[in-house]
Amino acid sequence: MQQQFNEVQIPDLLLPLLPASPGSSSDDYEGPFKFKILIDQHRTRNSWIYSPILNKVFIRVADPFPIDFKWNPQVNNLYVRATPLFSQPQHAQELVTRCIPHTRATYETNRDVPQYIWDHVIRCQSVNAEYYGNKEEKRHLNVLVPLGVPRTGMNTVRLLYSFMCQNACHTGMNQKPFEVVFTLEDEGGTVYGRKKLSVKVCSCPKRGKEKEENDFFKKMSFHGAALPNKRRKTKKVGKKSFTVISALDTRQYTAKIRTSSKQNLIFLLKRAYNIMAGDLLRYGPNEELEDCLYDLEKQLGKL
Amino acid sequence: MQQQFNEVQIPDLLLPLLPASPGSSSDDYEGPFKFKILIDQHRTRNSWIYSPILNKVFIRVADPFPIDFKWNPQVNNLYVRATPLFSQPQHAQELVTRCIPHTRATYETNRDVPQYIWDHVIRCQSVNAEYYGNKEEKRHLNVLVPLGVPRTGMNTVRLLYSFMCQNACHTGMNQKPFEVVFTLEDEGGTVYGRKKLSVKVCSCPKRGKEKEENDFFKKMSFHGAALPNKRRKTKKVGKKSFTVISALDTRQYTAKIRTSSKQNLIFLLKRAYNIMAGDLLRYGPNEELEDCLYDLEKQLGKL
DNA sequence: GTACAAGTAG
DNA sequence: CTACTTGTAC
Ligand SMILES: [Zn+2]
Ligand SMILES: [Zn+2]
Repeated sequence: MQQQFNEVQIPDLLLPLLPASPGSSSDDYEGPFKFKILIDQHRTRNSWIYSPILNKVFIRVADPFPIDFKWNPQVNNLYVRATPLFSQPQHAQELVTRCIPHTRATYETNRDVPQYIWDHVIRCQSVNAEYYGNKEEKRHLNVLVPLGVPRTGMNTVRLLYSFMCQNACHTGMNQKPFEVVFTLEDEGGTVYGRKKLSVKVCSCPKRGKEKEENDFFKKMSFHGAALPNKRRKTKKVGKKSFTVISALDTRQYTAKIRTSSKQNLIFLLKRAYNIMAGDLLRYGPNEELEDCLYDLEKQLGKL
Repeated sequence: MQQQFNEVQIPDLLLPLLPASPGSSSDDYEGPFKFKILIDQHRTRNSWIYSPILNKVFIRVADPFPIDFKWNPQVNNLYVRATPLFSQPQHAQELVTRCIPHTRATYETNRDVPQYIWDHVIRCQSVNAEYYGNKEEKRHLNVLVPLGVPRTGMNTVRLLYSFMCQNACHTGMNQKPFEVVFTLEDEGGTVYGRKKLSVKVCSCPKRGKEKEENDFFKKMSFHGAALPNKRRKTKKVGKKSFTVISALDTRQYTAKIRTSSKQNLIFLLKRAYNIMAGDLLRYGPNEELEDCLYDLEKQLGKL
């Protein structure tokens, strides 16, 4: 049930509305090259899961994760740097490094890998990847990759990243959430664009996503347990009709849309959800909006 | 409820009936010096818990654990060696060593401790403790301590041990259960006696003990879920009377004992439990005995 | 002492 | 995917 909700696929056109990290979207900027990162969540058979609402990827350790980079105009001497940083302000200055056991020569993922890479949580599969930062000098570890140019017929360049420690690694990240900051740079290190992506590396990506999305909704609807009483009833007439209450301008509009199939109903509910989720994130906390989202969540949960 | 049952204090006279490790008591032998290890479970304020039925100590990492050693006749040039070994046969030959993070210089429990001790899961607080074994040569790590002579008026020597890794330490014991083999030796390494004690080092000793004792009872009473139907009813007349069914000779004897206080009732129930637990362990699986034990467990659980 | 989090086995 | 284990926070 809740699961179904989590399968929501946000249309690409809505993606730009979602901040890199909820509440701190101001850190993102596309800059003169309209720098974008795209996550191909429609691909099935992914071993990872992306939560658009959290702008967060849930992935297993060492699994390859593709990111498509987009920039315009197409100059060919740009680089993208991926730097992991702890998300919580109180830990933001701590270095994100691999844990002690994962940093050992005997660990299988370090075999045939140069030692200076062992400490890096983020690896990029590109042969041109260069690893920067220094644990002793307290400079954040990161990996820099030349973007080159998109293959003919494409307007993006895809890179494969992998995360070499779990968030739970005791002597490493030790449960602290982190995000990857992608910066578009030139050879001189000048930054032209920045995009953030939160990541959770764990054994059960699906479980983690569901948990964190639920927490997010609970936090958003800060009236918590009081909500169920306030919830508007969904009328069930004929096939199925449903109520959408918009709060963009404080007034509420009710949409009654008789849908022709369950699939269409779900599609519409999700669509409505995504639109209002975008609004919520752009305009900040708003009780009416949260009510609508909560309502939709419950409706989707029951389907 | 179950808790109360676990508070059972087995009288000292019953202790010898309990094997060092259920099902493998033959590995224990007292030898010419009648070598014994005694665990002072009556002492309150212990940070650790001992399960007589499992012959197992549940303890937090690095907590001091006292063991009283007893031998006769009283010669004064004997030593006791403590060697941790994995309990499961398929792991028995693997070395029990500390995990990678706990083996680092930066770990606080290694401060001011010679490096050759860092690998040892078992430490002894005695200044005369000597650490043997070798990880590279695959010789089991152990700690050897001269026993000296009991203080005047005592017939035992107390040593304090501590366990420097948790069973759960990923890169160390990694959840595998282990036991400590105590051997009574002379200067030449000749072994005169051997006693085993299972140990679980964890964050919640009480929880661990309850869990493992329950598992043990479930395994013992292999008829499992069928038992509740077969359970004899406890008659409640006057104060409280209870039924004890002995199975030593296959026939069942019912004891109806009217007790004068709840405390006395509990004492009697526990006593009965311990007697039959000893029988069970000496004579092996026996349905009637297990029924009686199960009955008593339930009765104690309700008090 | 309870509830949660997250790796793990089946 | 479910259930269990076990460290951890409150
Ligand atoms: Zn790690
Ligand atoms: Zn350890």
